[in-house]
Amino acid sequence: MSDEPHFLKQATADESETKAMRIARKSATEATLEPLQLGQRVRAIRLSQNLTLEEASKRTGLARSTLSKIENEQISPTFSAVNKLVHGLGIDIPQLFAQPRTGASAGGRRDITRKGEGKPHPTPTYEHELLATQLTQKKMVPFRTRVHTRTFDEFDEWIRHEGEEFLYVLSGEILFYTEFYEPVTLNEGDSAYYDCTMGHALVSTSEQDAEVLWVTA
Amino acid sequence: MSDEPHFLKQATADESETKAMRIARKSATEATLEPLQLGQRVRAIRLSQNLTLEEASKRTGLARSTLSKIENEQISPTFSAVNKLVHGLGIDIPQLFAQPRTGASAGGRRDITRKGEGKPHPTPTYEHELLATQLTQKKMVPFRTRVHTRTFDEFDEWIRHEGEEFLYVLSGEILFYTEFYEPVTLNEGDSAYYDCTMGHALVSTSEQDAEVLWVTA
DNA sequence: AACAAATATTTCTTATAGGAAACAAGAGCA
DNA sequence: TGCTCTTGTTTCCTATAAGAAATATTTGTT
Repeated sequence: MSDEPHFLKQATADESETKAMRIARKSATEATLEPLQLGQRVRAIRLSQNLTLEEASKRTGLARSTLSKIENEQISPTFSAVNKLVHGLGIDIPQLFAQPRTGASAGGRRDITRKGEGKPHPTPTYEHELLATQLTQKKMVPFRTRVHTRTFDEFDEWIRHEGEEFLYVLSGEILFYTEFYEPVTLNEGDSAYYDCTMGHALVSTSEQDAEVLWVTA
Repeated sequence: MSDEPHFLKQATADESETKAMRIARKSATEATLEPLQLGQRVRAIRLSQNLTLEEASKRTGLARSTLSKIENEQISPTFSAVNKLVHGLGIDIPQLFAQPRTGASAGGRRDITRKGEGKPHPTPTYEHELLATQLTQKKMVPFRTRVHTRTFDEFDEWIRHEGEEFLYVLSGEILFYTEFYEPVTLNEGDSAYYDCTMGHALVSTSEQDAEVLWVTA
């Protein structure tokens, strides 16, 4: 993992950011990751369940007016509000943060992802490359992951979430830790299927980072 | 800021077992109070990347003070703030919203399939090797397939069934035919996600049989 | 210890989210 | 037509998140 460039630190005169810079930075970041129309998605989900704002309000514990404003993208809900939404209505989590992109027509959907052209999503422990991100509303979420963890200590807690997961080792050797089993070594071509509610974690035991294919449902 | 004095860089299975158990116990007890400790997680991630609040601030575009408050759970960040966090630092999405389910309720199923040890299922066109066959009642059905079809003529009709399918090319080159699209060439590392109700078929265009990984849901 | 530099927290202000209620638009129905 | 019920939007006010700057804390060095 690359460190923060040090040359940033020795700037003394440049330390103070001009207002112009700040504004530029602000609009830059917001431009790149703001097109996240949460509202549209919430409305679509609510309507698909034939719920009125009032009913959705009851389920989520959010005021009718608040829901309306969220759906019309007049406000950016707080984390706790999003949580209520997610749990109140059943919202597909991974999709929430994925870029929507204009999906194909309803009938025969198809999405091709070329090697290395998925959507990168690095984390401290894994380096994910999300596949088939053009399609939303999928049953499965596929991604290719580079495991650069080398010791189990690098995890501060189990990874644990809803659903089931299929794992296939593309290259390298990994140690597959699970909460209720002995850790097991997996080599290229080996695979595993498991309950995600059970804590799990991967560690690369090979020279290079191991690469795995993961599919969650 | 030097690295943590981890004297043993390679964790043996035994040492990790200890840690694994500790974590298991910890998360089990914490499950009682579950106000979704986003802050703790953010802090853990930031520190694991050896970032200061200032550096994290630069990456995320959030004020230093805001980050501090989020980490100390003094505020509930807005959705857009969470987004900046998620993208700025790499945060594992499903983790964020997943209820910290206690391990107790978790049906911890797991099934390992070694390379080549799946259940063979040959057909005239494909040679499937079903994976994770020990487990029943799965949401997904994963299998590794050797494609020895060489021309599209060998299919007398479209393959078509319920559900969605994810396809990943392990080796060789294939031509991916679908009912509503032009056929497309896929090479090793490419992948596709599609509606199975749409007719589909694979043909190997490489010297040897191509190999693909398939997951159906 | 004393100091300086780096890092984190708190305070204060402004911007904005959330909720209650008013308002608007529409759909029956007498 | 007027009335009422339902649903979604808007207004207004309060609660609270976000940012800037001040303050506190930690860390490293002599």
